[in-house]
Amino acid sequence: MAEAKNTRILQVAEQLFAEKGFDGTSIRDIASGAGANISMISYYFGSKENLMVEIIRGRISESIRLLDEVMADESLLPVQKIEHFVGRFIQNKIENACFSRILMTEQILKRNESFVTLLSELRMTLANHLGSLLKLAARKGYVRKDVDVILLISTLVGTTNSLLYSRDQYKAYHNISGKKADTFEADYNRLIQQHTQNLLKYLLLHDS
Amino acid sequence: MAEAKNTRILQVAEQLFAEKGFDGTSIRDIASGAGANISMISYYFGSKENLMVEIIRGRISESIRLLDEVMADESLLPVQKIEHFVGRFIQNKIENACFSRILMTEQILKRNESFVTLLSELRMTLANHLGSLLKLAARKGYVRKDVDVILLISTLVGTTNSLLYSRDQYKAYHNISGKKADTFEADYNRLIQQHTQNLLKYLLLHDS
Amino acid sequence: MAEAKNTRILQVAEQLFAEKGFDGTSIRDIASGAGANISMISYYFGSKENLMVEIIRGRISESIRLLDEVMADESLLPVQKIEHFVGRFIQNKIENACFSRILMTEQILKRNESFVTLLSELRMTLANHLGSLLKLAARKGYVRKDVDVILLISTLVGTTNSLLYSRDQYKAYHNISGKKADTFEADYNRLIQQHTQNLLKYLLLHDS
Amino acid sequence: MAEAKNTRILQVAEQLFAEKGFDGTSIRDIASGAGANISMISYYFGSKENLMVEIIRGRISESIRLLDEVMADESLLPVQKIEHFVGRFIQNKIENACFSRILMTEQILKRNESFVTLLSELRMTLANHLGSLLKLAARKGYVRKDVDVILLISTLVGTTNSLLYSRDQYKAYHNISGKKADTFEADYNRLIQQHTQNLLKYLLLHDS
DNA sequence: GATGAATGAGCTTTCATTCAT
DNA sequence: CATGAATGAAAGCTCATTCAT
Repeated sequence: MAEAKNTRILQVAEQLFAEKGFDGTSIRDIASGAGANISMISYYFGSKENLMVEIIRGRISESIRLLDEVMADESLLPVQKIEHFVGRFIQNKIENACFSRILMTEQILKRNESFVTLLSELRMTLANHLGSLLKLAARKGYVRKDVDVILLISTLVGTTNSLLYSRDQYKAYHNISGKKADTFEADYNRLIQQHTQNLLKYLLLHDS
Repeated sequence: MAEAKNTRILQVAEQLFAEKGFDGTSIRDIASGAGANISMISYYFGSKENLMVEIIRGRISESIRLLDEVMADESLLPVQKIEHFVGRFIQNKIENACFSRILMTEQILKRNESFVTLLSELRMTLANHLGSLLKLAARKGYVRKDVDVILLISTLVGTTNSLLYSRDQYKAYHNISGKKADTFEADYNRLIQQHTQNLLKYLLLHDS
Repeated sequence: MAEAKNTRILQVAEQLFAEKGFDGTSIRDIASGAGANISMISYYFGSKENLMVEIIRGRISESIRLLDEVMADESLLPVQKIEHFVGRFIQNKIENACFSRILMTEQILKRNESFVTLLSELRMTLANHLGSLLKLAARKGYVRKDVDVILLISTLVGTTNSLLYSRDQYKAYHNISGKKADTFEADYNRLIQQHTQNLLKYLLLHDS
Repeated sequence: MAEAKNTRILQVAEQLFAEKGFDGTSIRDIASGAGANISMISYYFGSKENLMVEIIRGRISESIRLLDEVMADESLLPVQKIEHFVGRFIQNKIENACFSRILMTEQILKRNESFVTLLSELRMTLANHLGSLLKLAARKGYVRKDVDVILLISTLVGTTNSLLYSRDQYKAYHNISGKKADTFEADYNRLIQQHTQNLLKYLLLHDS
């Protein structure tokens, strides 16, 4: 029961932080949205800031666990594994769009040292895992030898983020309506996946 | 003199909004940073929100003017013009990194209708200009016929944004120190330009 | 305890609003006078305006209850009942002089819709109760048939209000000092009662 | 020209003070309404408070002049003169309803010593003039010997004030619409005059 | 003589947090 | 263990006034 309230607060807070930003969201908003008492947030999480840390910690460790899992999968060929690895990460971003928003703003504002630490932990895990996969694949000649991991990640993550917030513009620009509008969201998500995979292949093979 | 205070407030506010976010920045912070009285912000700009609108309006009309200028340049071949167009836009982003941060957070939070309107104005100008350039180039066979402008822009903008906030990680990952550190910032900016131009070429020619 | 603070704020606010007006009274004044924290007013009443609404609501429902009570009293003859009804209402005004001041200014300024609604509720109760008493008394020939209730009430209320603020002038004009000064306040209140009862009788019987 | 702005400010200020009260009216409101610069009020009148004093001073000296004029008229019989005196005073109140509102609130709030002094000057003039007229009429047996001037004035002034703010309730209570509504305002003002004259006669002759 | 710029004090309200129960 | 009451700090904004020009 307490566990439930606890979780509910985290969920509501994540959504509100994504929608209105950390400073734009009040503890009252969160408590009210979660059907909890105002003082419960301080009580459970210590402070508003720590609540944010908890949200970030949860999602990031989840992401890291996911990436670790993919790494452990031995059934794939090197390049397939890289594609799979990236695909799963992008998919995770798409499915947790709320958290992606939070991440984007928090990495800009660097409000809190814990945030920064957690964030660079994720970035480093990404870079190291992908780096080791690339090294392996490069050794076997499947990919270029001088792929820059940071450049690669930034391109894929940046493009995904940007596309996540261009949904409306895309819809407007391409005049999507009627039947196409019904399946648009799913189609668009597929487009993001396909586009990032294309970019990935290009960057692995052809970029100078 | 009055003009100066006015401008100083805009500058300080832009930087603080970039660093700490809109809600995280108080009018007192801005006034203090600009050496102005607290009430001057309301006096000059009506409200804190309107100050933000003014910042965004200024930078966006500046960007649009820049893009219009590039469009009017008749001395370049179609593909060169596209490269130039993108290059100048990216360069503008790099040089106004503060404003880029603001743009990123504001496009996520959609705090204010004016913000959203101004932003979509910029996005549309970008899409339309680039769209017409592409149509022209495609007709002459210089680029693929089915380049998706929104996808193209999102990739380039998203990648640039992401790289702008990966500077530190890049430096750390590649162990950049000593002599290389001295010229790092300029080198990194050049890297962003080169990388986005590579992506541009790829997307114009080879993407499926 | 909480109840007490709550009530204390209402009392202090009523007096200050009467003395200095709504806009002339700051939340700080009220809080300080009530020995409460500044933020308690918003905490308890939502806003300064709502605090005023609460004061007015309280006093007006109190007045209405009083008038209802008098109406329910079956022990009096028609004209006696009218005299009693008016007498109690005037007495209530005298005893709550602070609130009378507030009412006078608020009915002039019409600052807030809730104020106006509450006020016309009181006015209508007065008019309807007195109107039905008059109709009854007129049918039995005790009073004139064409007594105008609004005119009647305005005369009695207006005269009472005016007298309530002429106390000092009366004292000065009639050179009241010495022994007479000791009982002056009570004497003056009795004068108001007597004078309004005289006016009442005149208006019920002789006015054309 | 300057004279004109000066006067315009007084007019606008009088209306705004009547509508929204002294504290509820800002110098900006007045300046804007009068088409004047914000600093002109302090410049011309010294302060906002002094502007109010000037308004009150003007109207009150006007009233006193009017009463002096009526007193000087030798063509009327004693009781006629009293009726005329009261009639003109009430008429003046009706025609300057804005100022009446201001007077009512200011006599309650006693914001400023100058206000109070001016006000009691008017009250004393009224009381003295009317007192001497009454003494004269009483000596000749036209009116009761023991008419209380303060009581008399309070009744007439209070009733008039109260009626001035009961206009809407009167209209609603008596269902005044159609043709009657067109002339209502004038009719109502005539009603006030007639009613106060009735009260006057009663108080001069029959009150105990 | 008249005005736009500028100011500091003050306003109401909301905030995250604490604490007694 | 959980919570409603309470608080000081800080927020954005408006105020009447002053002063250099």
